[in-house]
Amino acid sequence: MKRIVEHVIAIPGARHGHLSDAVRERIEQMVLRGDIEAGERINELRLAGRLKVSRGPVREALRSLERAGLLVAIPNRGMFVRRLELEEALHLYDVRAGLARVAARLAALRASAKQLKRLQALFQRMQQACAAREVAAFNHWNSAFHAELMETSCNPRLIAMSESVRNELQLYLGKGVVGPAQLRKSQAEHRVVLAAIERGDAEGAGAALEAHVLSGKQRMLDYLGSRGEGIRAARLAP
Amino acid sequence: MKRIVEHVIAIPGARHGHLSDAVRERIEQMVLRGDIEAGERINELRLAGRLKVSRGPVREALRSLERAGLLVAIPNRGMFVRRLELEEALHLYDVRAGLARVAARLAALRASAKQLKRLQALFQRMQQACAAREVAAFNHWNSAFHAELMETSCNPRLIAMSESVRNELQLYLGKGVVGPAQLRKSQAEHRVVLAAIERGDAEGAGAALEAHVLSGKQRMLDYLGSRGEGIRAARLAP
DNA sequence: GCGGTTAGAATTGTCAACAATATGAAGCGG
DNA sequence: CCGCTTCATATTGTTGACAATTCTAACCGC
Repeated sequence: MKRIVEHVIAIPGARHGHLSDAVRERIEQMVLRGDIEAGERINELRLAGRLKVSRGPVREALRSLERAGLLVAIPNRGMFVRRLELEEALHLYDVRAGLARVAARLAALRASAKQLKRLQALFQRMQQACAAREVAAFNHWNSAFHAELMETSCNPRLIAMSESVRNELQLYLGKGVVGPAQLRKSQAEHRVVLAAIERGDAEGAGAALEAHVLSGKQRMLDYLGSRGEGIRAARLAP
Repeated sequence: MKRIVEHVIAIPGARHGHLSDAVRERIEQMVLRGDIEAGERINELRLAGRLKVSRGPVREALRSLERAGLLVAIPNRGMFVRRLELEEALHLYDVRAGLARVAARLAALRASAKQLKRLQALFQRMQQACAAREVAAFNHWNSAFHAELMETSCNPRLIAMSESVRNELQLYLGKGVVGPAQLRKSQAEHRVVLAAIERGDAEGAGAALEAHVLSGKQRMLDYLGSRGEGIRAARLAP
């Protein structure tokens, strides 16, 4: 199946920084939004034409995204949107869980009064969405909560890596696999995390957030199991 | 101070895969081996000349290394070898510790008999080096031990990220800061890790290896403190 | 002598053309 | 009808050249 018309979305002429950075951001968006589906090959010339730039910056951008794990390069064949196998997604969940533990631990140690208040406010938003069974709203505030928590860790490298892993995982499943049923459970886990942060319990917060991520991993497995997929690889889950 | 003669180390003509990959590996080596010192600017044209390639592949390689955190790009000024501040090194140690915990936990769960034997053998090598006060040998087997442990985790993404963080940290201090004095302490921590893995104690192994990394972080701080540097940022250590 | 200004050189950013390789279809023999 | 070969096409890999920007240093007025 092929689109007949290729939309041209040129990159603004006047800008700051590298052209390849703007290109990278565009392609990253396309990949994460699912405009280009997993496994699909990326045509340099066509992409360059759509963005109204040359192939040089495009190749640099693709190389960067390859290192980020969003694309894979096959010599003389080109760049492909990475197709994440279940096995790899599980591996990434484990990494994510480890990073989350560190983040929560640091957040509990370093949270300022203002940051704590923001976390509590976001928790309340989730609470409301949870009560109203509004999955979309819950996901939105959930993302904000996790982002704020990361910010609270005051560790830029940790934030960047978590974001990177999160992006890669998004390759596997377009959006979160949280059905209305698991909202309460997820929110209960958030409560434990927040409570630990509030009382400055670093280890508790770390363990709680790590458990929350691993719970999400299990949710994904259950979801796939209910669809009959990926049962083979389930043994990889600790 | 400038080198008068620039050694030409051309890249072999016949090879598999991308030319830019070979270039990237070369530059990565140069940076990690300290051939190009931190903060130094990288001249694309000269580098391309030394490697007997054009600037295109060089730029792609540099872009990849930028994403890996080894270089920083300043628009219209070029690429610089990243100068790691103490603060950032401490952040990276925290990330590394979190990844190490996950790795050890998984290793304890998944270690095969053969892998366990290899870990024990490497531990014995370290033991010998420790008794003989041979720092260089200890560092060598120490690296091998940690690498084998990572391998045992059976999580490729975790291994790659740990390696990446390790490389970045190497930017800060050329080699490990382990003096003969701390060999015994480090080895004692190894013993705890190995013992936990041997008895399949996942949480114990995770906690032990994390503690080991954080102990290394503290070692670095002590080392710097004894040289009068970086006392200002010491408050960042949890 | 010193600060600001301004050409010139050096370097990065971008592009378009050329070479090498893979893809796919047509033709051929079995 | 199926598999193999061959050739045309499309796409990636690489290069050198040109444009834009920054750095250097000589120059000028004070």
